[in-house]
Amino acid sequence: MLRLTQHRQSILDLINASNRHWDADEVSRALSDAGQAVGIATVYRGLAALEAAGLLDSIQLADKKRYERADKAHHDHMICTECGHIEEFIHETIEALQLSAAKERGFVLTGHQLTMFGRCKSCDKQE
Amino acid sequence: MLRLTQHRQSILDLINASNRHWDADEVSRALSDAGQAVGIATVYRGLAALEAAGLLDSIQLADKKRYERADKAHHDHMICTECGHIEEFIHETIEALQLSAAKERGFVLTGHQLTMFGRCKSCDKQE
DNA sequence: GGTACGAATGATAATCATTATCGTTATCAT
DNA sequence: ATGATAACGATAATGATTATCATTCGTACC
Ligand SMILES: [Mn+2]
Ligand SMILES: [Mn+2]
Ligand SMILES: [Zn+2]
Ligand SMILES: [Zn+2]
Repeated sequence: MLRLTQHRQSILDLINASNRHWDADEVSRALSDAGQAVGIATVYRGLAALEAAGLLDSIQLADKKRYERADKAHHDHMICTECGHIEEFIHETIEALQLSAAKERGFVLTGHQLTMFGRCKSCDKQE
Repeated sequence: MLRLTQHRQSILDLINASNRHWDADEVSRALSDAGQAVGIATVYRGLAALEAAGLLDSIQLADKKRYERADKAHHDHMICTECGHIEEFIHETIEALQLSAAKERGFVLTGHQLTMFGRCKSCDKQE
């Protein structure tokens, strides 16, 4: 179903080559800088299509959605409210407890997002 | 610092009298229906001020922010993607594990949000 | 009671991320 | 090559939230 066009391949390659969490505008700018400008609407559509195909993951932040590689194990995020640093963490026990909490309530889980906010190690030192 | 004006008191009373998670527009409409119309900008400002004062809690969803009473114990949410039902749950172990996961990384936590998505018991039966 | 000043209000414009539209173009199967 | 279908790009539209700014309110002080 998914047509992996040149544009979509560029988007995917860009994100797969990094460990960042990209928003649509950052992707658009990076592609422009690389001489592969793509219309912003196409970036939005491409990101959504790639995620639907399981080739990208995303996290929904308060103001915008950010995309990242999907070839890593599932993880959650810790975000520094000072510098914006996003740290990833995997916690199997928390994952398992979520599943059982859902099951107890007759909820069939399709996804979840755990985001923690605070000050990262280096920002906390400075103040 | 916070002036608990008539308008803000109305907003607070409305939310405190319920167990729902309200968005700004719903608050505005409910106040209008009750004959206490308040400008939508005032609703937004009131909600933000009440939350800053600790009198309301909120959850950030993909498209909008929803406010709820703050006089309940901290809890997280399970949201049915079929019917929109929001179920609350408290899980002390998950809370504790989050704290230690943060500490391990030198992160000083200021908040977190755990949202699970899926189908609730009744929606799951039907299909 | 009258004054003064900062905060709150309301109407509305502005912002910003995202989606919709629509004419054009690329892709793929036959 | 042809035709059907999906993708693209420019741009308008949407929707939640915030900014502006003139007016009004609340309160501390005389
Ligand atoms: Mn990540
Ligand atoms: Mn709640
Ligand atoms: Zn930091
Ligand atoms: Zn449901």
